[in-house]
Amino acid sequence: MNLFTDIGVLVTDAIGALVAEGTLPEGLNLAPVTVEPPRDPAHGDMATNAAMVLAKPAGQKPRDIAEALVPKLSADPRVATAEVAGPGFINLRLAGKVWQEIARDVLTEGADYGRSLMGEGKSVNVEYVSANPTGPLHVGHTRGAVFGDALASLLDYAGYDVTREYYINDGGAQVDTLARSVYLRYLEAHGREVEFADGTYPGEYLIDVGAALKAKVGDAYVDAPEEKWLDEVREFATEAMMDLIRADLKLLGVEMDRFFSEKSLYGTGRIEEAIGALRAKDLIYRGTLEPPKGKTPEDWEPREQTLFRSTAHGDDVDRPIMKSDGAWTYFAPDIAYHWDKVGRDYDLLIDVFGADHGGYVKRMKAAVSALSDGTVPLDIKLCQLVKLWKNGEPFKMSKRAGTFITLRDVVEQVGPDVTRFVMLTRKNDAPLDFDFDKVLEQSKDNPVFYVQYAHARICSVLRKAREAGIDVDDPVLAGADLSAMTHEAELAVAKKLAEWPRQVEIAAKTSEPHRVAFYLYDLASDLHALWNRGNDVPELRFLQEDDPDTSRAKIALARAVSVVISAGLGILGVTPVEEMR
RNA sequence: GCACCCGUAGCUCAGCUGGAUAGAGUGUCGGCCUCCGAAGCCGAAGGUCACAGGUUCGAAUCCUGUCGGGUGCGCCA
Repeated sequence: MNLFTDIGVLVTDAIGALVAEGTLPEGLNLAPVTVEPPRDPAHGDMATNAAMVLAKPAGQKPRDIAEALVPKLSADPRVATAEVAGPGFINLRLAGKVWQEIARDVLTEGADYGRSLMGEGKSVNVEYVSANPTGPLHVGHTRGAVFGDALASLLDYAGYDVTREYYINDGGAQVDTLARSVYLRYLEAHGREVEFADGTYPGEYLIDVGAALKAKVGDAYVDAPEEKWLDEVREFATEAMMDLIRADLKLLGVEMDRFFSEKSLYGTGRIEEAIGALRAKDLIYRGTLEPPKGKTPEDWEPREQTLFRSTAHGDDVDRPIMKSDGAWTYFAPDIAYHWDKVGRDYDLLIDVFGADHGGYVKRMKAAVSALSDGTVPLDIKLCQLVKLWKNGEPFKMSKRAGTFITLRDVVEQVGPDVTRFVMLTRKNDAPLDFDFDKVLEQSKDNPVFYVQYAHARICSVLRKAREAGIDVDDPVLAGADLSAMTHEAELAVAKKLAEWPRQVEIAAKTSEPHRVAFYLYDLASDLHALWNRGNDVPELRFLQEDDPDTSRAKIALARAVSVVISAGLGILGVTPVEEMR
């Protein structure tokens, strides 16, 4: 149930009535008509722009249309007052009972209050993390993981059929490097002196992998030439890294539906098939690229390559798919991977990339557009970098210096809930400051604790009520007489609850889960404000001594808040707490 | 040079995909606990929405240009 869409229907019905009367012409486009909360609460509960957007097509003055609509709207029992304001807004004030019923709706529908049918069951594939299997996940991956996961949950809540997918880059040169690095650790496990040259991974996390390899194959590969061991070590090392990554993701509470291996595309004809599909559309050709203007690489020389005509689908230049030695570039398997996804008949594809991959957005979109003949939209969300702060100073990460902060470091220090919430307190395309000291601070400038605290306080009230012998189970509250809930401070909270389904839809429509985090903060703020009003005004306390009926009416509202907080945190992947410790 | 992202209060950031007098937090100043959890609340103060044009009933939001910051730019994935 979504009160805003309900009132939206009321408005369009009223317009329809005016059309039937001949006051307004037929065939008006009602799409631009909106019903939203006014910025200034003094203007009422809801405002519609109907009269203004219809003025031009109807050839009438906005205020005249508004005046005609007002009586139609006022006739509805939910509407207390309707008045024309400003350039032609119609401000609506709704009856107190409407807001009381919001609390009942929340209690009746539980975690499903706010769930939307907007997605109409359309299938969407969200690809995220997709880190190279060459080491543990670091902080940057953490943001992408949290964002992608929350986005997937959000879309699910908004009525989409969601698949969470991870693309394993196990087909390129970097896994050969991984294999060679593990081989060095393997030799080390046999007591050999080794040196990690440039282009190998010196990370200590490979020591165990080298030892495990020794345990598996003994000394079979010692002093053996690379071609004897490379394939098998690569396989072994990649498996080990994926185990590591899966464990990291689990620690963060991220669970993928599917892992897709890049390697599975090689030697199976699937890359050739995808490229063939493009070739059939005359989008593959041999050609020579111009050097980038203003910044010609020093070793630039004109070179004929096999190119994908991505400019035919909105890219700036055509892109090479094959190296001069005849091997595929990384882009070719990426095309094949997306070809596979297109073939799986999703209605929508979403890729979550790090901001450093911003340069690949256009070519990937071009590829999907070409492969699907424009039928499958690809939306690419970029996550900006995370700046780490420690002891009030920026913390520089460096692989060489060993000051390398992993996902595991973060989660083990601050916990998955705090990590996830903080990562979602910024828009995905804005840089994020992650301050180790601040995120652990338990005060209102830490939004995680602020929201959790509101939830815990409500749980506390419910405990107190039960101690006082008042039945406050959800079905009882949902059936309670709520007419004692009339104070404006209480109605303000109910109004905020009414916005939840609307915020879910906006967040889903824009693919911006951070909106959920901000909404929860606002809701918690209203709850805290109401709570403190109870200090001065005893009638506003949730628990009214010796008056179980009034208590239930007020506690119903509080409980409804905790239900929505819980549902919202669920989307973000954060566990609501019943007590602060 | 080109592409993408960003520019909003001293600082960190929201701003409902075009709505009315632009909002929070933090910092500064001043109030509130014999009271359901003060890990909280209330108030004051703080603005040329980078700049200049344009689109229209109406622009922080959309378009163009300029300035400033970030990220990328053919055999690395």
